[in-house]
Amino acid sequence: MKAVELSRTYDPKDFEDRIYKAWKEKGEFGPSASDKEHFSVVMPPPNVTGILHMGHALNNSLQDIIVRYHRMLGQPTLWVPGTDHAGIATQNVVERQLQKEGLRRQDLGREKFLERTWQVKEKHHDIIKGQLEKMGCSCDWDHERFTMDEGLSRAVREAFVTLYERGLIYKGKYLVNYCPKCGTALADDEVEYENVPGKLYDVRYPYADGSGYITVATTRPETMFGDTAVAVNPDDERYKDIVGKELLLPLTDRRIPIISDRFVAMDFGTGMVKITPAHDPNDFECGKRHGLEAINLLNPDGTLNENVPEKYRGMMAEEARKLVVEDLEKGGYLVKVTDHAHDVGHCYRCHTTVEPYLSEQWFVSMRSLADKALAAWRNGDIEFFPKRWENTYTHWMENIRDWCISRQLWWGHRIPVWYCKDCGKMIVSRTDPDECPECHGHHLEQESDVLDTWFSSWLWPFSTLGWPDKTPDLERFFPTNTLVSAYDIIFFWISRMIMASEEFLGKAPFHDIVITGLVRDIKGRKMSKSLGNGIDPLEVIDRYGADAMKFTLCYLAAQGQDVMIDMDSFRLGSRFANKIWNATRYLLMNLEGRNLVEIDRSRLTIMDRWIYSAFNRAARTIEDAMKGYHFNEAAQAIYSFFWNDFCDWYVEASKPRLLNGTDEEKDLQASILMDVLERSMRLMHPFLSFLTEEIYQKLPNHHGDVIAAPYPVFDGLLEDNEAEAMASLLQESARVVRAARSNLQIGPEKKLKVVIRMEEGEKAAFLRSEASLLASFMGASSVIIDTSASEDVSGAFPAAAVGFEAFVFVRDAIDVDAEMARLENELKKAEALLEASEKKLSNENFLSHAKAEAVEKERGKKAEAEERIAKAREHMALLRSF
RNA sequence: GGAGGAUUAGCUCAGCGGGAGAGCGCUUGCCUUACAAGCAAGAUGUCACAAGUUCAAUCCUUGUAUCCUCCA
Repeated sequence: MKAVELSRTYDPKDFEDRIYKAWKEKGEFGPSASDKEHFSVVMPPPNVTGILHMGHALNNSLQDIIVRYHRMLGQPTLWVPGTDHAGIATQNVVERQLQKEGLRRQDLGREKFLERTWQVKEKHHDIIKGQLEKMGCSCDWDHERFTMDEGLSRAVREAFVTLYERGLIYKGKYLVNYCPKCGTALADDEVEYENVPGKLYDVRYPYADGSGYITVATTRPETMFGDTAVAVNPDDERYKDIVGKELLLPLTDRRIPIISDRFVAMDFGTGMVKITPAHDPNDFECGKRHGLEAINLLNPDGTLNENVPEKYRGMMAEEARKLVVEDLEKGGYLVKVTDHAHDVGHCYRCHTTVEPYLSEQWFVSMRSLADKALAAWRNGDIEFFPKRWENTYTHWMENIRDWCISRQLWWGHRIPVWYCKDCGKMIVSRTDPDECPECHGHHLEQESDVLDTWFSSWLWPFSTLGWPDKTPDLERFFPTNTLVSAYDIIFFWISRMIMASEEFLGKAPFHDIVITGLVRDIKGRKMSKSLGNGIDPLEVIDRYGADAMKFTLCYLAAQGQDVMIDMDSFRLGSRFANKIWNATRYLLMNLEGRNLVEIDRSRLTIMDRWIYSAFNRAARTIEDAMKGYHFNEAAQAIYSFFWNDFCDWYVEASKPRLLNGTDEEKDLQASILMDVLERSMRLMHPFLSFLTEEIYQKLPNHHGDVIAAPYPVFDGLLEDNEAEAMASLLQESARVVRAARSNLQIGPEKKLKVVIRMEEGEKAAFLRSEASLLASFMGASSVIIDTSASEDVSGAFPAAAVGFEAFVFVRDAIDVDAEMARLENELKKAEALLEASEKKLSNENFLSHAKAEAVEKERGKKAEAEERIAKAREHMALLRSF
């Protein structure tokens, strides 16, 4: 066999793109035809506006790992990719572009504007797809979907009309959150509250009968023109007698009543609040209870309308506030102004202050949907990882509020409702009607509002599979298995998908919900454009490779914890990839002249058996870790197996046999190395996909592509406790001698004689059989296993370990003081352990209550500590005689 | 005002009731014919604080402190 040459350095650019293309061309990402149980995942669709950031990289890396893992387990696996039209966000992007050209969307008109938005969508879509490919995501591009493509639009209509038919959608005049800048209503969740400094104004409202005045406190005096009452708490003794009296609203000629309502907090301000139903959610509810009029003061653009005195009309709220305060002061109504920080809602897209705004909107009645979603959780149909998110989920579901789904935007799914201009009939329809069913008129006009973006994304797990049609995909891959998402969209998206799926298909859309942390910078700040602290995944890939990025993120992603990283963090994965590359390079170049042979287990040495056992242990750890989505544990198992076990010990141990053995020995050794390497590539593939594929193709013993190869699972036959115990003895003895050499500053060029004194037995026999290997690990000229204490060790340097003692024959260059200090430290540690053990063992309660194994283990520890103490003392005495 | 998370080595973090761990950084020695992005050896901790449960607590319970999220 010829040696296989690998380039001198690991350079992922050499092969990542090529391999991705090959996988794609071979159709490796599509589901196999196997009749095993399916495994499916839908990708949380990124907003088609943006480019992918580190959070996406984390999220998709984890999904890719899960998907590749299950694919290799032989399940027909489907990972559905796609993008979200992101209503407000995308419309904002296009409007900002227009703004630069001095245009507004109204200047273009709806149709032209949408045309332009589609172009932006196409451009960003290509970028996003390119990024996912660069990352190596093994999603099935043949199944790619977009929330506004034809099939999904049909699903949206089906969902809307079905809910309407079930009486769960209604239209009405309500107070909604309104962003004046975006010019649209927002759902409750789309408002972000921020504590900002403000003022609290105490204002006098005189009694209408001239008998004095009362004082109310408000943060928004400009809304007083919408006041239709002042309220006090019915239990408030102070104001018992004034309820029912009338007040004169300052700066106007209106009279308003004093009412009593439980929602008024007695201890806030004066205990009296003005009621402005059209501009405060609490007041709105209160107004409804008391039949008060709601006076809307705002135009859609946020300016004050004709319901305020003329001088304030056309002003924005903040502008008007100043003037109103001035006027109140002039009129003698202003009592005092105090600083008062309070929470103000902001639009989650453009950060403009959100106004409560009275308008006609469409709503979904959520109670019954939420109850089904809660039942799904109670029945165990969904499970969160980590579990604690279930509290968040149930809390939200239990306190659900109706969902405002209409948006005054152009980019999105237009609400499938038409109005007949002739007779006023409202038509809700799955298909575009051309005639009024009532008057048969043809003057129909479609509702101009579009639906909230989440109204399409909440259908994602089944609309992408063909729903409302009963497609084979839907049949085969729904419900999906695992959803991976960050915690910031549990409410927006995850909860609603569960509700939609339960409502329309009667099943939960997925079983496992994996909630990842957020990616933060090294200072713990959220990565954001405005802070400029983001790390571009493409830059990471450019510098370190896609595998290094994926492995690093996986290694750092402890379940549900935020991940803090900077550019340098990715060196972790990069170094590991480099290590794998170089180990492979070494092994492949030693194939020259070798023949791979059948590996006969009876011919394996203990070290051979050990590496198989260690491999097997890693496989089991990964299996357990993947079951519970402990990605970091899986990554760590891989890392320590390949680097610490395989490279540091096994490959080193194989060198003598591989380089100096007989041809037969060399062939067997090379075969074992190739076998373990081949298995390792399969084991590591989900975590380091490109690298393992590139290497796999070069292995003489590979079969097909690693992406489609079977995943190594725990194999009882490979488990070998005896070999593990023996190997750790060998490692320990090598370590002890190396440490002694290092402490004594003996350079590696000096080959010294070593005597290991221990009891006769299997262990001694093993070490004796591996004496030459031990010698190479220890840098010894010879290693003698002395079980009869017959070797003369006078003048040799002693090094202690549990179960044996090593004597290193060295006379020169010994730093006695330093070694003495080390021994004293060792003595102290051992004495502390002994003390702890003795304390436990002299405790009657421990002996009677603890498990028998625990007591036995403790006795072992005590004996061990005693041995260490004795050795340390002995060696200190020896050292003194040097 | 509720809910949740965090507090472990200089830094970033694992650790899920029985002798404190990893990576990076640091110290020392090595270009040992795969890797100096490497090898070997090493130092470093009142596991935030206080009570409690337990034979046994970094781990469970309850408080306290600091920091961070989310919800109202």
